[in-house]
Amino acid sequence: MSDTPTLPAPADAAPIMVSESNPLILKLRRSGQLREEDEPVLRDLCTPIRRIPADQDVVREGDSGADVHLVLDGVLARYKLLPEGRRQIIGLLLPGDFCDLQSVILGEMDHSIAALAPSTIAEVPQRIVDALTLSHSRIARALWWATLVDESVLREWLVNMGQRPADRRVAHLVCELLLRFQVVGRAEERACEIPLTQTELGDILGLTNVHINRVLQDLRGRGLLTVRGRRFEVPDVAALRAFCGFDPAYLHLRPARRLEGG
Amino acid sequence: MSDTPTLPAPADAAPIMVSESNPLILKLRRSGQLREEDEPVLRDLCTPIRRIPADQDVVREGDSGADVHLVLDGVLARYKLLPEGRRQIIGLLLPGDFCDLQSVILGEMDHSIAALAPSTIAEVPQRIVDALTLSHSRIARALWWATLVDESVLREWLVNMGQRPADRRVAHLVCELLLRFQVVGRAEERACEIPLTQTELGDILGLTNVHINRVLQDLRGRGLLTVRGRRFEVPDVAALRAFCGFDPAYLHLRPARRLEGG
DNA sequence: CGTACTTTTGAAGTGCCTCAACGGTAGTGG
DNA sequence: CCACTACCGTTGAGGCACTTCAAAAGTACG
Repeated sequence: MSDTPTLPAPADAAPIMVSESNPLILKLRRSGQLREEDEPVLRDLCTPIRRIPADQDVVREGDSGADVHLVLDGVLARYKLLPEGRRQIIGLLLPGDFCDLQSVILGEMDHSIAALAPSTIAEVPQRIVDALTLSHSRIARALWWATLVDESVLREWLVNMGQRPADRRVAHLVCELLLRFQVVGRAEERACEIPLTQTELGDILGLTNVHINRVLQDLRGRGLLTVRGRRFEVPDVAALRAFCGFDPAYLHLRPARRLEGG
Repeated sequence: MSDTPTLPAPADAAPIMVSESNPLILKLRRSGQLREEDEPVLRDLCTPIRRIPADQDVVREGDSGADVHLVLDGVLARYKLLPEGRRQIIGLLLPGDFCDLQSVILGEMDHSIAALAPSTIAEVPQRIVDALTLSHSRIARALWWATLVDESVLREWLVNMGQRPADRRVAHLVCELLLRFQVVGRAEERACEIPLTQTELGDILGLTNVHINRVLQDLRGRGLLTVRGRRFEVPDVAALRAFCGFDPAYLHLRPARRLEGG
């Protein structure tokens, strides 16, 4: 449908029919705010690249850095530590997610961010983002959309923790992650890699690793979910969603502007 | 209760030494983004006024209204209902808080908002907010600050639910509300009105009303908190904060620009 | 002065935790 | 190639924080 010949092709020629792999573009397409001509600008944002080993902090509580961090691959987590040593993960950052857009306004970070798996991020100077949002109003709105969706996800996590028992809580998280990975082309129809230990799943859901383990076995027993290593397979997505009451509305995904070959 | 008849006072000269009572202005002063000349503009926002009885919805899931709602007095709550009838409150809206700034971008609301106590709100047309943020960049940044603080509060609530036992959970919420009410001039140094039933406190914290009741008695027994009706008194704020590990950093309050007589 | 809501109390049940140990697996170095 | 190490997953037994259910007592209101 869109035949604009002005595709960017910055260095590598990107053949027109090849499916997009840039997670930021794939994600922001689902905001319903972008046009095709905005995409090259976003692509240029994703550099320079930095690799982060697992378990390393990218941002620490108290930091007020000059760069904004954008996830390109892997998984990172926002977290807070309590004096007793307990940890709560308060957000998962997947490819296409910004880590610390908010520090532009809020100044000091009030939590830390660590890589849970080996990851790749782009470090974008704050002034670049500033300038971009001033010169490209559609991109500005797309980024605003992204932060509002983050907030919406946080609210759903609160519902998850406050009201759902452990088995539905785990199921709901898996439903969300499967969908979020699919949006950025990191998952299949009924399966994906979720590179988290059971302890980390517990830190997300307010449960112990022991209980996570038992719940996963229980879900397998019901035929709702199978886990082997880091690979999560969902035999029947509709069934898993029904089981935990997952409604994707809170992710505010609009249809992608155009379809591409898988 | 305390019905200041002079709430709007749009064009009236505000005497310099008189203490401010407009909650939006009081709150945004703490963002560190505003100058004094921005305040009259904000004051004009707080009209027309609508009164909401307790337990009435202001915004419903699925709505995509043309107005933005701003709390002037009372308390409202964001909430989601689960099919089993359980309710999770996912945010408290105090005087000075906006209810649905996000619907400008996200379209449909993914949750509902109800008044928990008789409340007063202003209904601001979206285009007014739009125009305001374009013409007044400092106000735009102050509003952005407010939404980022909302998100930060949500993260802290998640920590509260996931990691703290019931007694510290209740204590932490009280610490937060006492401070937030103080910011908008609705609380004393060591006491405030929190117009919530114990069932509503439970819906915030993921606990039953029965257990909330027992926890409140326990906190009273330790001399940390006394509750009579809706009045919460904290004999020793530092002690209560230490008990639950409350650190106000997540509210990102900067010192008010100027001090005023109480 | 009844009606409806909220708070309070009791008794019994359970979902999840704690503690502890064992098994699996991958990476490392001799 | 195999032992060593470290981390992760798995299993069991026992305990407790919180829930559920039920009913009584307090409080606000027309």
